[in-house]
Amino acid sequence: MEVRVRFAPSPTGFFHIGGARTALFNWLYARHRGGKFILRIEDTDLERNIREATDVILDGMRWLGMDWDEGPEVGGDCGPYFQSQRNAVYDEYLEILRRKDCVYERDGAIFFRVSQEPQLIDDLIRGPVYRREEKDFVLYRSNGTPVFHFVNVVDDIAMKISHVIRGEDHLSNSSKHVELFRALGATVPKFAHIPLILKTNGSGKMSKRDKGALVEDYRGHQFLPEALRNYLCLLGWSPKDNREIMPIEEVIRLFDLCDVNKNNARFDDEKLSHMNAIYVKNMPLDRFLERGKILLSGIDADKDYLEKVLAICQEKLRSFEELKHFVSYFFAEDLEYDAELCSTLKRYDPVARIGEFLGEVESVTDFSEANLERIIGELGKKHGLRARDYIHTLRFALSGRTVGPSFYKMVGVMGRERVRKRLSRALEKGASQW
RNA sequence: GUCCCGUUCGUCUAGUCUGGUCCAGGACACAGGAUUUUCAUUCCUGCAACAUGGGUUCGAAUCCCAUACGGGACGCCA
Repeated sequence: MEVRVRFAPSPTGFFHIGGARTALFNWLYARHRGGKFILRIEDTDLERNIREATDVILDGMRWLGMDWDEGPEVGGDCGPYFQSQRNAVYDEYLEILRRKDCVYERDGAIFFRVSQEPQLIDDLIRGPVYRREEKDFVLYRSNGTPVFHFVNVVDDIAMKISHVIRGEDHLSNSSKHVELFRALGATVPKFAHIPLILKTNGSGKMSKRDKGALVEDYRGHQFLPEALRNYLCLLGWSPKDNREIMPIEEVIRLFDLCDVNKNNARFDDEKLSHMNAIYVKNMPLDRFLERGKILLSGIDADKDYLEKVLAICQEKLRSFEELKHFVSYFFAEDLEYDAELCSTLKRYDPVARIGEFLGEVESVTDFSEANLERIIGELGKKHGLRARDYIHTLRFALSGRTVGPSFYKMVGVMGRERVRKRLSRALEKGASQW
């Protein structure tokens, strides 16, 4: 049997992280099984501008690297893929129910007659689940438009969906759907109800209002899409061998629905940030530079210098959102020295340290990492101090910061002239405080 | 309220199907420590869990039941 799965979002104007995870599990399963991943826009009963709202989702999908085989923009044999354009299909299926006398009209709406028999929901994650639908429910509103339960099932039939992979919040709805599949004489697909994503703090599932609930926010905060995707893979699924950072190809190879957890997972943004940091650190240099340069495009600097700065910062950077601040002092000569930090550095006797190093800078031309290390080492030996006594002070004088990339790399990249100027000015500026 | 699903460290999880190798493993976070190169990196160490009560069994995190707790669904929303 050909595997055909679908992600069927409603274009609400945002892309919820839970929806993204549902899409991801569908996509992973399709890719794992060599099946088809279909994107269907459930835009019934929506007045807003569908175009823009759909774009938010399509952009988010592309950003996370999830491609679809059928759907908006790519087409397919089962189109159209917008429910708002499929009324003819729904009417056709409604006719089937009419002929079988499964529906009736009341208050202008069309209701479906439930059997009130327990329905089997054959769930690949939870096992067999039985649930009985007690009340007839609406298929068409009195204004003539079809509702979710009906169009969802009809489209799954028409699009030959083999596996319905969706959030557990739909498990209870499934008894309605199974009744409809049966009444329409269709094969009931396999179900896989995946656990919900709970909010980081507090109770309940994550909702659009919660911080970190929207895919576009992660994009805005400069997260790497492959990091978010990797984290999402691990929310409810794991390779079971303690691996966490995994190339997506490997996840595709291993992913299967029977390995998906049953219990809900709480979203942990600290773990996500940690994974993002690892992805940033492990990025190939050319990609790191490319992305870094885009983020620093407002800075007027020599290209070669900019690239060198970026290159030495990669190992310490945790997220691209911090990048601009992390490197700003490399490109600004007017450093501000925080008074409080100045006073905590007093113990190193900054004026003396800076003076000693400046003396060396005047006479040295080799600014290689190794030579700088040698110089600091010798200064230390000569004055009975340790390298750190110099490094703390000098970093502060050169950058106005207490943290940054490797000290020797930083000095090397700044170069002799810049270092000399900055140290001289640091002596003037800090003189009163030191 | 009714129905459905779930319950291993604070969090994500491995182990549960096929009971013994689990006084429960990994990761994040947290706390200590290390590096004659500093820091937000890296490395090491530590802290920390089988919801509770019954049962089955020589033996249960693993099987069964009950309770508690958590989540979800009960819309002419999707």
